[in-house]
Amino acid sequence: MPTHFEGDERTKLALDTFIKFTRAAGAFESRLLHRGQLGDLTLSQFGVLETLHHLGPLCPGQISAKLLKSSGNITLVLDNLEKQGLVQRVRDTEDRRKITLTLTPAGEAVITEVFPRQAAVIADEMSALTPAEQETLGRLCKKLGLGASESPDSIVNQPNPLSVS
Amino acid sequence: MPTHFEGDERTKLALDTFIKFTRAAGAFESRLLHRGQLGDLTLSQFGVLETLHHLGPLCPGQISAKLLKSSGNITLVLDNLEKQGLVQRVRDTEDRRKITLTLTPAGEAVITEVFPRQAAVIADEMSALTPAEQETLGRLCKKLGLGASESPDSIVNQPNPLSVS
DNA sequence: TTCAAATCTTTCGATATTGAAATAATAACA
DNA sequence: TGTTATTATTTCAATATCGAAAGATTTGAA
Repeated sequence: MPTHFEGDERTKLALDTFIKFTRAAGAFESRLLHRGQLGDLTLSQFGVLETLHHLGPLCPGQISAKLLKSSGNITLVLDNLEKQGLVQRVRDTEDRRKITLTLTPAGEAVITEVFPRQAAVIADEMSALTPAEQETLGRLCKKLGLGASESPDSIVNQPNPLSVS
Repeated sequence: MPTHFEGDERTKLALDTFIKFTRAAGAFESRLLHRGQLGDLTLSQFGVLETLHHLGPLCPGQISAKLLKSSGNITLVLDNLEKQGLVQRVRDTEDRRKITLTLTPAGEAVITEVFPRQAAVIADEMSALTPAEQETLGRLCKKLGLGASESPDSIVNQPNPLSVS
């Protein structure tokens, strides 16, 4: 949408950029989902398996922090992965509040199979940009996303600046 | 996540960029939600109201296409907006398959109140980037998102290129 | 005209997602 | 030690989201 907004130039540019940004993110994710390299996995499930695959056993809170999702959400995704026999929950004997998630052999097999394919799809989609452009995009995204490295659980309502003059 | 991936350089850069991109999008949306300018509206509901506000009465299919969401999803969001008395469904007399959505006076009032505030929040968040950077981000996002301007309903499973060498 | 194909919306089942409340266990401290 | 605060996970209710199938209606072609 070309915004259809009549306001000051700064706001107009921000809205225009925001829309392109949001749409590109949605479209990218959608195409990732429709290129059939995920097998029976959802994108969330892939994210969790990938995290455990590359970082080793973690507890739900850590996964939540890595993926920037709420703890409640992670619980559900883990439930579904456990139903499929891809991960295993083990109660920590030191601190019995904690639970450690491990990939089962089946889970390890799935992610070992799926990850390289998905990486290839991502690389292919990303190849719409030159390497230099990718670096730029990454840098701008990082700058834009700064300060937001907490999972939803921990986000508190900020005092309302709205100092946009 | 710094990816923890050991592959060829091109794939590594793509994954790294992808992660920054995805995270920034999620973080941005999350902060938009937590700056309290939306009242009782969800982001989806805001999107629908904003679309009707700026484009005038539309039918569900058009809203679906504008927002790149599935028709089933739009039906639900409209249901919730209708429950709140913010939009109204009217069956089209010409083509009785269609339904036209209109903002009620209450809906018009809400979006007129909320939109400028939300626009200010977006401008404020976006001000992490200079105008020039915003233009660049917009251009790169557009390039990255090209060809994906269809709503989920209409996306067909592409024959699997995976021609990533 | 009539029937098959196409179009538009809704319904349905499954998964995702949040935020708040509930549970359980540990840590801190008077 | 006993009570309170903190931390970790799960549960719950509400909304979002998809994709496929169902329903209703119109179009197009024989």
